[in-house]
Parts: sequence; structure tokens; C-alpha cells
Amino acid sequence: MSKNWLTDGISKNLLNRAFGPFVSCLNDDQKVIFEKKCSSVDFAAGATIIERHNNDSSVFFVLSGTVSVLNYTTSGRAITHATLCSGNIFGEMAAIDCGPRAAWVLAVDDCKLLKIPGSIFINLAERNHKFSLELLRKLSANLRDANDRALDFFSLDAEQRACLELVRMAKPDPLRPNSYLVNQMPTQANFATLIGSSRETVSRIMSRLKNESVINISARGLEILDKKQLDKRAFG
Amino acid sequence: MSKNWLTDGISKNLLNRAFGPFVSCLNDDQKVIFEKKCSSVDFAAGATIIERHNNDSSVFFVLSGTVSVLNYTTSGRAITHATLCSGNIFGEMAAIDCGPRAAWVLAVDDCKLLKIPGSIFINLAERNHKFSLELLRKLSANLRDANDRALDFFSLDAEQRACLELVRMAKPDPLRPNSYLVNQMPTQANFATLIGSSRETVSRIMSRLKNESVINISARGLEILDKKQLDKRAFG
DNA sequence: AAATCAGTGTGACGTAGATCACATCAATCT
DNA sequence: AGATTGATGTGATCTACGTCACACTGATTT
Repeated sequence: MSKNWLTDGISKNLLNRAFGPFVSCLNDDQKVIFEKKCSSVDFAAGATIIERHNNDSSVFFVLSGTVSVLNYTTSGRAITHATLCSGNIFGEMAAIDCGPRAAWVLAVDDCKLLKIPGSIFINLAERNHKFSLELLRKLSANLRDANDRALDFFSLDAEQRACLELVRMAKPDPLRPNSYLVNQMPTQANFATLIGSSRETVSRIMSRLKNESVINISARGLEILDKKQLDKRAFG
Repeated sequence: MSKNWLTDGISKNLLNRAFGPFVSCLNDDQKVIFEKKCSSVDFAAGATIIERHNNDSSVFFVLSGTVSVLNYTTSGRAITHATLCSGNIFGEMAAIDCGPRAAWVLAVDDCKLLKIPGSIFINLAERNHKFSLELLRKLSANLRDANDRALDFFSLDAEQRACLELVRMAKPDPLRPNSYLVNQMPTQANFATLIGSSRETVSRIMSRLKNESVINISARGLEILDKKQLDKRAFG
């Protein structure tokens, strides 16, 4: 379950590339500390990585796979705060302030993580100002994101939020130029948690977008047929 | 408008007390830098201190008065993120990531602030790890707060959010033991922006709470007559 | 005293969207 | 093939709450 990542076949180069901003700014001594205290951990799809209210403080680096940071309303509906894939870190808040976990983190698919004790992580931040600046930037980005999401929720209706989320997730289609694609479209139920809505509402919105030829579902994922129209619906 | 705070009659001791966590961890050299680059700024009630989307990056320390951090929905409704009084800092995000201002900051009443250029502020963080840790803790706290607010919004109805906010604002009544008081109750319109609701809804909720003898409005502020009942309504 | 104004109380109305309740469809299991 | 399961489509309700509208209050102004 948990072993040293070096013995795990993860090369230093891969590590540097994967976590450039955080690991590359460490000096050699610090890298040794990092390597020694790190362990590689695997989680199966659906597994719980962090439990809200818990008091552990490990920090995680995503090597492969995808994790979801979310919370549940008292009525049981999930609210997704972020979806993180390879190259991202999470769990840093508890390490910083020693507070309880503020959210749940679940493995969306099978994933391989690097785990480092919070105390070691914070020690690196104390000793290396580039590292701590990087961390500050990360928190700042998270805060901006949280603000924007809140504002979106108050400003936009469900269809606008859905279209906005699609625009964010869409990447240029590698096969067809000037065309966009969401190649890993989540289920409608999960998409709903991203935009703070219900599964049924998402279903209705998607039906509408399909009928009006704005999007199309194919084996390749969700194709955006009419980007202009989608933008228009997202921003009004 | 803007003068050196030292010449402004603010003693070092006051400063240390007011911003303990941030200023007290500076060494003497750094304190000198801080003092030199700081200026004292006054804002009248209602004035705009920070404008969303602007590209300045000054960081502010509240010496006296109260400021409100907020955003507006496209329909013009305000959403208050935080209300800060003496001892707090704001504007640090832009200094950290050089991004545009993420929110508006308005002076609630007349207030006196200390203003320091973002670059100097970030320089202090780079040179002093205690300072940067303090900053990390601040951002972490903000993030937790943002998360909680979002979760509250999805989980609770307007009355629950209102009661929760009252519980948070209430302090033990200095005159009557076992009794609670909100001695600086904002207007209902402003209270509404705190809980993401409308003025009318707040008015109805307050009427209900008054009718059922949970609260009482007097010259001293908002008195909480039945704390248990208020807690019950906040948490269910 | 009349007038202006900010804050408040309360009815009426409209609606987005949550929730419930099925039906359908595709994929996987026995 | 039949059966189970997970994802989806869609109608029918129901309700919290935003918005509009207007009355009332108590300060402050002129």
C-alpha cells in the first residue's frame, strides 16, 4: 500500500516535471528530505482519500489519475470544489494551520499519489522561501476560484453555469480544427455537483443543447458543434 | 491624504499590538523597511478602497474603522465575503499572484488604514519565513471561511443562515450575564448581503424572530432573548 | 411644520429549479 | 436470453424566495 516512491520506479526527472513549481525549487538537501519522507500511495476508483473533519495533515501530490475535492450538504447533495489531475497537490490547508480537514477528497479513477507528512511539508516551506511563495500562489489561486464560483452561483442560472463549465472543460479538437471537444465528460450526476445543480436539471439542459445542435454526444466525448452559441449562453 | 504613519502619531507599540502576527515577527531591519514604505490613508464612510479588476497590488492594514469585502452579481445584488475591523489585513492576494483585484473593498465607516506596496509586502514574505507562514495561515483561514459559506448556502435556508449569522455576531452581554447581544447590528439590507439573501426576506425573518420572542431590538442593539431557540433554528 | 429620506414591514406574484416518480436504454452478469 | 445495474430522459408537483409595490416609521433638514 505505502512504499518509498524512489523504489517505486518513479524517476527524479518525472517527479521534477510533474511537480515543477513545488519540487524543482528545493535544493539538493531538501530534495533528499522530501524523497525520504515521501511515500507512494494507490487508491482505487471511488476510494476516500481525505475525510472531512479528520485531524490528519498529510499533503498529497497527484502522480496519475484524478481526484475530486467536495463537500456534502446536510441533505446529501455533493458540491464539488475542484477536480485535480496529475501535477496538482492537495491537503495543504491542514498542514498549514493544523485545522481539521475542510472537505472530502475522493479518487475519481484509480490513482497514484505521493504522500508527505504535513509537518515535513511545512518545514520545507519554512526553510525555502521559493517553496512557500509557490504555496502562497496556490492558495491564492484556490481563493480566487472559490470567489468566482460563488459569484457565478449568485449571478447565473443553471443553464449559464452549465455552458460556462462546458466552455472551461472544452479543449480544441485534435482531429478537427476550429472545433472543440470535452473528451472526458463526467456523468450528468457528477456534472451537476460541479455547477451546484441537480442531475435532472442537467439532463434537461443537455437535451436542449443537443436539440438545438449546440453540442453532440459521440464515442469521442462531448463535441461542441456551435462554440459561439455556447459562449453566448454562458455569458449572455 | 497619504502621509508617513510614524509622523501620524501612531506609536510602534500600537502597531505591534494591532498587527501582532504580521508585524511582530519582523526583525529590526525589516521593521525599518516596513515603516519607511508604509503610508497612512484615510477613507470616509462609503468610499471605495479597492475596485474589482483593478491591477494595483497594495496591501492594507486596518487601524481603525471597518471595511467590507464584497462582490456584485450581474443583477446588482451585493454578496459580502468578509467584514474586517481593526487588526486585519486585506489586499494580499494581488500582491501574491500579481493578478487583478478579485473583489471590491468598501469603507463601512470612516477608517484609517496603513498601505504598503505589494512588492514590498511580498519581499518581506520572501525574507522572513515567519511572516510568510503567517500569511499562509491567513489565506488558509480565508479559504476555510469561503468553503463554509458556500456549504452553508447550499445546505441551509434563509432563516437558518440568518440565525447562524446572528449567533456568530453575538457577544456575551456585558450587562446581563447569560445573555447575548449584537451591539453593532448592520441594516437589514446589509445583513442580507452577508447571508446571500434579500432585504425583504431578512425583514420577514426578523419579524418572525421578534414575534416569537427569540430576539428583541433595543437602543443597545439586537438582544438575543432565547439563545437556545436561536441555536436550534441555526442548526436544526 | 412640512418635507425629505433611510430604514423597515408586509402583501401579492412569478418562477427557477429541487424533488418525486416513472420510463428507457446500454452494458454487464448469471 | 433474462436479469440486474447505472446512466439518462421527461412529466408533474411544490415551494422558497426574489422582485415589485406600497405603507409606515423615525431622523434630519429647511
